[in-house]
Amino acid sequence: MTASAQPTQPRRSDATRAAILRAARERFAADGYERATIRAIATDAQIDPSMVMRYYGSKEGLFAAAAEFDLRLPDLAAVPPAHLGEVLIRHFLARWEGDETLVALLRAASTNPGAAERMRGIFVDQLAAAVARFGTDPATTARRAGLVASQILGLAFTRYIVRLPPMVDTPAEELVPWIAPTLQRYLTGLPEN
Amino acid sequence: MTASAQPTQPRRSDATRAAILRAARERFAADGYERATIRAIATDAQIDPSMVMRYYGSKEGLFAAAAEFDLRLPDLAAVPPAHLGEVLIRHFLARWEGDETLVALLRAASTNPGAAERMRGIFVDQLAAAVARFGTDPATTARRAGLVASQILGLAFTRYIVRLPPMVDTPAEELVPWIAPTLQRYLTGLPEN
DNA sequence: AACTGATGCCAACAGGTGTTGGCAAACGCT
DNA sequence: AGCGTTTGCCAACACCTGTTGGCATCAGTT
Repeated sequence: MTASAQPTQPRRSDATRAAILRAARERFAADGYERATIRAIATDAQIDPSMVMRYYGSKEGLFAAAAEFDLRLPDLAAVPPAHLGEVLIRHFLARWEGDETLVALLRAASTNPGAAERMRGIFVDQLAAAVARFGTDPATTARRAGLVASQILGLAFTRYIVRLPPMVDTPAEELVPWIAPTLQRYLTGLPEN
Repeated sequence: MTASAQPTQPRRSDATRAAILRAARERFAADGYERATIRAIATDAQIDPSMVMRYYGSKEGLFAAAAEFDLRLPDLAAVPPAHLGEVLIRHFLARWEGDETLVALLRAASTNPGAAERMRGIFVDQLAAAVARFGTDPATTARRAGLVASQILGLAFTRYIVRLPPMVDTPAEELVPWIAPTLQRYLTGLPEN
């Protein structure tokens, strides 16, 4: 299904397709799914709206293509167990500041069922798989991954979507010592009574 | 501005106004700001769409009225300092499960600037004010409140919006011992190096 | 009973939406 | 050069949106 299956020879319209995708990510990230119109995206990409339909079938199809995302989580089995939280939060912050796809996905997930589904896939499959790799009790893996997701997504939501002043003004480096222990406990700790 | 200012004598249309508000909260919570149409809300309330306009002026006005919300935070100065985290998470969970206004606000805040603004007001003013009440260093109050907001909103986002299975399936009572220590550290702890 | 204001509905407007079909130009191949 | 395919644009459709003005009906007052 994805483009990397076979080395299909490059099409002449690849530049257009890429421009559409780039504009789509920007608009979806800035405006959310419903406010981002195909016409606006096409204008940004300097092509006709009908091109978007031809190459991506529908608005849903365009979003699906634009929201393709890999967390690129490091192999947690290779990380010193005591540093898991810090490695994770650093990785996520870097991933988030460098790629607007996640913001687009986050914004859209609030109102678009497909986007929410995608988000679930990413944070259940990819994250839970990574958490499982360093050998916690399998019975608790899903919950630990969910808790980590809740803090990570909450950070992103307050920092990039709602833009709470204290979360926006604090540099990423200063957030690490606060968030890292939280993730560390979610991953390796026990609940407190 | 609010209705409780003066004992204005009850209008005959109060029932209609209330029905509109109830339907609006439901639709905004379920569909988000743009997908929730005035026509759908009016149908739910069993009145004509033009009534919504007459009583609330515009869609924005309706949302503003429907998203009025008070966190009703307890006086944190009266809480044993060691139990701050637990009291807070319990309060939020109860507040969230019992009133769909917060979910409506959360969904809408992703795409509607006015809703984001409102959310900022609630989680900066109300929460920060409560945090300030138990006498932390004023210089760190805003950041502590922001961190608490990030975990609270992340929990809500994963549980009520994205509906990550592990966060949906876990009963509220089992979440407390995981989240409480996080909030406790954000409120009274120091960052780790 | 007559009047005034509130309450409600209907019909319509103007604008924007995703989406479609057709047609011209450019390209790649034989 | 002649061919079929690809790339692109234009114009339009069908639908839905928030919003408005007018007209009937009802309640309360004089």
